Amino acid sequence: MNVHSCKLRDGMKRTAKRDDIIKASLDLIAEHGFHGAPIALIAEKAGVGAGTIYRYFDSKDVLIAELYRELEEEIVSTLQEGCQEEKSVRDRYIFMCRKLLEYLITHPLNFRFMEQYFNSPYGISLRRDKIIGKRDERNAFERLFEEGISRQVLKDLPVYVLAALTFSPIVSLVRDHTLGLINLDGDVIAKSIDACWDGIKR
Amino acid sequence: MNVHSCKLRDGMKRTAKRDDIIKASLDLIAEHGFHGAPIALIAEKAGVGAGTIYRYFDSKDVLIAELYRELEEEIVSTLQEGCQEEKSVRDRYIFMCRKLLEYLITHPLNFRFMEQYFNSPYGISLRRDKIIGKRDERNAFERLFEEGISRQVLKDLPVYVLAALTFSPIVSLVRDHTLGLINLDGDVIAKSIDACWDGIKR
DNA sequence: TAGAGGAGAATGAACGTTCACTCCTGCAAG
DNA sequence: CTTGCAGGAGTGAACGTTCATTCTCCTCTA
Repeated sequence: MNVHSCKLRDGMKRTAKRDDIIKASLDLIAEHGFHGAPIALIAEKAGVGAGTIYRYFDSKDVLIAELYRELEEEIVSTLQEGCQEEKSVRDRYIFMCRKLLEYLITHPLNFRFMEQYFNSPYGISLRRDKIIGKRDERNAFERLFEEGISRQVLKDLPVYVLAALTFSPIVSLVRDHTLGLINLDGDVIAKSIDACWDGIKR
Repeated sequence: MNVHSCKLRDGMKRTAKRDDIIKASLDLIAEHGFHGAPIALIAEKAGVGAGTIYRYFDSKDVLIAELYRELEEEIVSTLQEGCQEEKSVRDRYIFMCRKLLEYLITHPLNFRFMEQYFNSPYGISLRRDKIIGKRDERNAFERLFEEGISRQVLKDLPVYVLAALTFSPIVSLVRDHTLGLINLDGDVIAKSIDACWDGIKR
């Protein structure tokens, strides 16, 4: 397989057509999975020719990776805003969980895509990098966990256990909600988040 | 596409060759995903011709579904044995969680396959059937949850929330463990299960 | 008219599935 | 016992389809 560099300069990255392609990919992959999103369909949905996609992305893999990066950036910035550092660990935890849940529920396409991505070969190596620590940017949650442990309000468990106790149930509930299998109302959401807190608090 | 019935009678279902094919499929899918397990490779690994597989299974989908059914059966029967009904809800919960975790960790291939399966189109519809209730066989965990709610030792939450608070963290931890990203020792396992209990207990 | 941007047909690789064939076993006739 | 035969088991080359990627030609616009 030839490694060839993209012919586009950075300055032309942000075009309407490029965004159409990204959006079409998001829709199709979120709704039908990676298999249900062949290039031909993406091109049709984006209203461009199949070849055009390769003027903007070197390969389908690159397209998907870039889509992921954009979504991750959006989520991270959403999670970071509005968190008041002076509040207690518990209040901040509840606040951030609620915000995460709210974001995922109101952006079902983004959520479904991220799920596909994490459960694919792409996601595995990403996970590996994150946990092994090649990417050493501690995110807001990890910082909160570490603070909670040192203040002795959280159980003295590895951060990845606290993360598993928090994110996995949330993601699982949101998945079933967006698939229409269950219906998460405000009451259940609040109680579920409280339950997560009960799991990790000392 | 023609719908044709399988030509084999039930009596010949259990042959060594059939088991070779099932085993080869498990190994390849667990290790490399559905994409990394084309029929040609499965055949090679099983030591049979590609066509032979179709003497035992109508299609690759049927092969995968049957593999899933066998594994599910094994897990369910493993989980059910040895649970003492006279013990407290808490003790039974801890016991079953520990057993589940132990099974998943000692059968990484089975676990990896199940993960692939659940995160594929097959798994989605299965999930749908299970939650919507077409399959109304309450499993051991769900019965325990219902008992705990009615005895007021568990939070009064929908069973699917209690399930999410239990299985999702366990599965997440086992995944990272079998991928070699983390190392679950007995101490962390015990504490993690206790934390799950803290999350669901009233 | 030159040249970039775009379209979609062409290409080749990979896959699931089929099918014409061989091999093997058991058995009945001679 | 030998021979011939029937048919199930097994094979793998070949087929048709699908897909990502490339290529060629068209269409604007400057």
